[in-house]
Amino acid sequence: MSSEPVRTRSRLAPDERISEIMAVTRQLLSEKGYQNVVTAEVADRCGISEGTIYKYFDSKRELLARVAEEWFEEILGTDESPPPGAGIRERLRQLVWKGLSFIRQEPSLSRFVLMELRSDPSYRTMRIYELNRRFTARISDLLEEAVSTGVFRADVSVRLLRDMIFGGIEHRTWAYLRGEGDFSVDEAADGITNVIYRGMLMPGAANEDAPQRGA
Amino acid sequence: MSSEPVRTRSRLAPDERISEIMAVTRQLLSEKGYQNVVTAEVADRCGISEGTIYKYFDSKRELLARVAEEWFEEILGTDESPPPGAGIRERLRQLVWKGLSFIRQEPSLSRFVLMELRSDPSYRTMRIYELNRRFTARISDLLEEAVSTGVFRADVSVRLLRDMIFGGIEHRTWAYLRGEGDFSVDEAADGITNVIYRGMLMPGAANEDAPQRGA
Amino acid sequence: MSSEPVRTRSRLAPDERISEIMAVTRQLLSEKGYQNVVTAEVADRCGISEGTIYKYFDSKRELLARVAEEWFEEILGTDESPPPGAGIRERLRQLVWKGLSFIRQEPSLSRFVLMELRSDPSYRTMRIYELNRRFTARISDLLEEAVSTGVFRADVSVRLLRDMIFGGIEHRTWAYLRGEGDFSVDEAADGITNVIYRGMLMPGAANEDAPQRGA
Amino acid sequence: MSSEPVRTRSRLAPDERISEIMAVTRQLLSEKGYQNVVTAEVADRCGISEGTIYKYFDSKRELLARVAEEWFEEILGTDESPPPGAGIRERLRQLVWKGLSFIRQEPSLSRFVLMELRSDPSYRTMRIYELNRRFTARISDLLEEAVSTGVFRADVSVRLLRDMIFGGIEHRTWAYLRGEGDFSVDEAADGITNVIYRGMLMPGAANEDAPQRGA
DNA sequence: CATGAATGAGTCTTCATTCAT
DNA sequence: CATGAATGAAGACTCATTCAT
Repeated sequence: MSSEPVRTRSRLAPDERISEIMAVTRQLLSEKGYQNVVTAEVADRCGISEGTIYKYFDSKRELLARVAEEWFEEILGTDESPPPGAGIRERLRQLVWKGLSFIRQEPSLSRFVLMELRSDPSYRTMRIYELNRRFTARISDLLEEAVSTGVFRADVSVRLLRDMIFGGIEHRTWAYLRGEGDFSVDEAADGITNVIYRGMLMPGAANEDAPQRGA
Repeated sequence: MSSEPVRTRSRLAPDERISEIMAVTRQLLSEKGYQNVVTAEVADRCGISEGTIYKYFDSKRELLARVAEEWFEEILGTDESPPPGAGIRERLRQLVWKGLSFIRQEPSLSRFVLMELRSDPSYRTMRIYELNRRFTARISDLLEEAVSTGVFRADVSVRLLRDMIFGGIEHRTWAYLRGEGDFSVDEAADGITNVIYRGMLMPGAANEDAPQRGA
Repeated sequence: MSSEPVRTRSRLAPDERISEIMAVTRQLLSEKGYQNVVTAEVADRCGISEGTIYKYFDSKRELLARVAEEWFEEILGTDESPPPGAGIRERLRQLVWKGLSFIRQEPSLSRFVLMELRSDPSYRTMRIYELNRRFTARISDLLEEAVSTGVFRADVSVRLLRDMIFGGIEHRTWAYLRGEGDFSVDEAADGITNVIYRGMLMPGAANEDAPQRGA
Repeated sequence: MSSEPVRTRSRLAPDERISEIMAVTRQLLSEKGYQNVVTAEVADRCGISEGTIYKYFDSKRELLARVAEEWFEEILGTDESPPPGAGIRERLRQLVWKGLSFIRQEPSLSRFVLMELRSDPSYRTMRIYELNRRFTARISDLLEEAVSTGVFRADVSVRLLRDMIFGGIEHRTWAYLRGEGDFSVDEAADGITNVIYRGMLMPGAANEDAPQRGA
């Protein structure tokens, strides 16, 4: 009809296109959650056709899974090693803090992994499973170490502690994202750490000083 | 054709019909999760037509929301009052136990409320919001009482404690439902109660005896 | 825009609707072959939406399979019993004649069964398999009877004879439908019967009179 | 970026490239059948881009048609002349044997020609039409010769005989490829030849000795 | 000139919702 | 009133073909 800007078929290197698709998908996932991510919209926002997505990804599910993997890799990519010489309390706090800050950044993604991918029959063969396992394993390992060295009591299972930590992190984050209450990552990390640490500390064990940051 | 009295299709009173639809929906929700509840199947299992559902409910979402409300009402309907003379620890344990056992009974419903309804823009105007608030308020009230009476410290927000409790409950339940690990409501209730109670107990406050049930 | 005939949502009893869909599909299958039958066109020709098709059929494949079954049932529905006292030749001719006339009526359907369904992994569990088997079994049975009673030689396998008969029938029909050459069902039936009968007749066995119809 | 000589991607002469594409397509056609030949995979296996295929072929259909032509040419390329002095029976047997062995080698190709190309509106103007005609003509010619020299009766049309021969060949081959029953080219060739020859032999004509090979 | 990224018109399938009977 | 046949707007995924580089 008119002299529209010729709709120039954009042409990108595969890597860039893949990055773009994943970035857009990640954004969409954040906005709407897994079930509501629609391939047509991903294509739209990228300014490409749906077919192009399927050039690079076998299925919607695969696309979403790769987005999740990438996210996990970002998390895990940072400082794998704990601060040397730090005590249980400080190391626990660091892990909680990390979890909080990442989940806060990408709550929908975390929900996708937690609720959708985990239910997938083939979840255990997915790369994301291993990545996720590695992340949660850090906390489990720490808790087990605390128990086996006599710092923590043994009357509550590590499994349950981990659930309280991750559950607490998620609930806190989601509530915040729904606009309920204020939210300071530092404060929440301190709170969770305090409750777990004090609640599990073996009577008589040397209590590490609580930094009481942000209080 | 003729005046057959075959029409066994019971002509239920509206209230009974509504109850039946909701009961079936609840069952379906338990089996398959929100996204997979299909109106056609609800009608089928009720032995009625799809149209009839829409006589009583404006939309699928409304139906589901009312089912959730009903569920909450059941939870709240029971023993509103705490056991007389019980201490903080015991009352906390009871609430946690209750939360665990209900979520375990209706995990899909709880997930629906937690994940779907809460994101609804009009959530705050829904009856379910008020009901949910009332349930969580019981724990909040208890925690606040503990703080204000000097039993609990004041260095961790009640909000965060509540998140750890509910988050812990949920994670534990979901993990169990995915087939990960064993699950005893008693044990989990004890564990969560212990961690919160011991972790928050004001130094010097009288420690209630831990029943250590199921240990 | 104009006073179009209100596009009245047509409403049919399920049986009629199913019949209509199957009739249209059968027609389409005749015109274009299986791979080119498109659900949208079926719906179009019925004046309904695609969704309606899926109310009655689980999938395109099932629709096609049922169409094929119906066709086979028509074939098999007629005179199951051979003419009493007829000889091999006459009975053979009748079967060949029947095959020719039906395949001629529905060549695409026959092709669908022969080429598509048969390759289906679950073909052997399909009703159509049993129906098809029953039809071909009639010819096999007849041929075996001829061999075992000493009317036919035993130096050519029944399997191969059957292939020549059905193959001949099909080729003759398809060629005709492509407009190649003239085609008389009687003549073709006589021809095929003659070749098989004379070619297989045991030297010395009593030759039945050839009716030489259509010669 | 730089002057890397890596470009191993052989720069083939157009003829060689065309040959390669056709060879790969033929292979794919054999494996999957016409409808399932995908241009992307052809390109892939050739190690070239999809675009290149369209440099040499106007469309997928044209590519497939040329592949079929090539195949026919191979068949026809061999020993056009019948063995000198051979009788009708032996010459018939040779042609049948040849048809069987070629169809068995390339059943998908034969099906493609038989079922897809033949239905094409422009089939009669295609080169493949002429080639196919030439192949079938050899059998027709032989049969006509048999009839006109009084070796064969005249009461069954040559057209129908040819259909029985080719139909029998195809059915036998397909059944075998579906895994039904054993299959010996020699035996099948003998069987078909026997039936046709004995079935058509003029009473009183000199019967050629049946070699009874493979019996 | 070959490339290969991109297209877009399909193709089957699903399901909440409507409305004529 | 209740019914249930029908809808239609999506949705995921496919693939022969094109064209800017």
